[in-house]
Amino acid sequence: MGRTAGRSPQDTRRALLDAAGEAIRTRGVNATLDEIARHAGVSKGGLIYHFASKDELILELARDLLASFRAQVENRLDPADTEPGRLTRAYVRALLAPTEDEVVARKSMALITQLMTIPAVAELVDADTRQLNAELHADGLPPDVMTLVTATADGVSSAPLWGESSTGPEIRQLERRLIQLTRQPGLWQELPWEE
Amino acid sequence: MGRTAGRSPQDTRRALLDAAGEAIRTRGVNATLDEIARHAGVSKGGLIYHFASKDELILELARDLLASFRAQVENRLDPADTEPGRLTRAYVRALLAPTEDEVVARKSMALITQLMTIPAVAELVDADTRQLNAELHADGLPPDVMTLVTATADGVSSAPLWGESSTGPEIRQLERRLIQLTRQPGLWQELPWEE
DNA sequence: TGTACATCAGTGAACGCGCGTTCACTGATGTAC
DNA sequence: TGTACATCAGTGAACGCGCGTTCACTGATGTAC
Repeated sequence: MGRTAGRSPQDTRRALLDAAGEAIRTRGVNATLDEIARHAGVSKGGLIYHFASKDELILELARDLLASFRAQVENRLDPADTEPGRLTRAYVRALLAPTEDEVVARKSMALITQLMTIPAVAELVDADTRQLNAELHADGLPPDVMTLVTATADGVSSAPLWGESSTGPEIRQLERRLIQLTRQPGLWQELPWEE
Repeated sequence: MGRTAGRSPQDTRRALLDAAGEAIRTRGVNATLDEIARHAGVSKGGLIYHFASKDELILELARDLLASFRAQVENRLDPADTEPGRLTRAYVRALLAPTEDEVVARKSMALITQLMTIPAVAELVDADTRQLNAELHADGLPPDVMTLVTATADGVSSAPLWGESSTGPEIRQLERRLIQLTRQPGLWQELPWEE
């Protein structure tokens, strides 16, 4: 243990990442290292011991957020569900039926937009998105239905960025319907579309 | 006219806003005044003559972007269309069928996320969003269909934030179908939804 | 078991520089007489 | 028509300070003997 007994360095590191997320979410990327460090109960020097520079802190934060979002989706995978579209359903559930933690996670996706001004973060997000998208395309659904469903989920979950609520009964109904479409893609495809 | 003949102060102001957008889009809010000014062909002092501070520049930029997005939607209003859902259709068209200019405009919505760390900008965006949303709700469509259609449009248009393309034939097909749903909301509402 | 030493996990003062802001000054155009 | 003056639209040097980074130092724990 270091000078401040009572928590492990791992805990300090975590506290620093959390504080960084909180600070950047409200103050933007201009949030100062001093502010972040003090919120984590550590000095600026202590922060720099864990993360060599501000850019590195931010990069680690981005990694952390992407991993936690991925984890949220995977937690929503139904083990009993082996039908086509199971990942898409998990994706919809994660984005439309957030728990307490997931509300934070969603705000964090907004946060990531802030972080993308650092090129290394942009690359990271890009690769991560491509990967998830490839998996969604390989999820066994007709592409048009998959695109509809995931785009809608994306749209609902991006609403809080602009200040909307995006919970409530109408969203629950939308969630149920989107999930049903993934189970019966024909419902959508066989509507009497003109041309 | 001022010292540099050949363009009006209005033109200089516009050039400064454009340069600010371009710079912030790539470099983030840390883009320097000097950089912005030089890109607009003016000195840092010249910038400050038009915008008293960096915050004011950013606030004006936000105002400009919101107004131009609003204009894009209104340009898509079909004068011959007096049916319910006409604003929703314009919204879908603006978000899914971007022209050259609208691609820029959409990137600019990403940009606005950056700007929202300034409280005055956050208020502005919030008010603007609320207003547009109220108009969409008053557009004469059943709420569930309106929500589906606009959320999907939002989702598609937020994709480029994460590095996806979001053009191509499947998006055109989605656009046609969303618009058709606004014309025949019953298609969606009367699907055999469970419960 | 006690002692010496290394290492880990920090502290906090000092540095330096990038960048927003201020300010004195300027050249072109407009206006009064 | 010429002259004086005001104003507009800037320039560019200087300032100052916030903030990221460096650095010397420190106190607790682990390890060798």
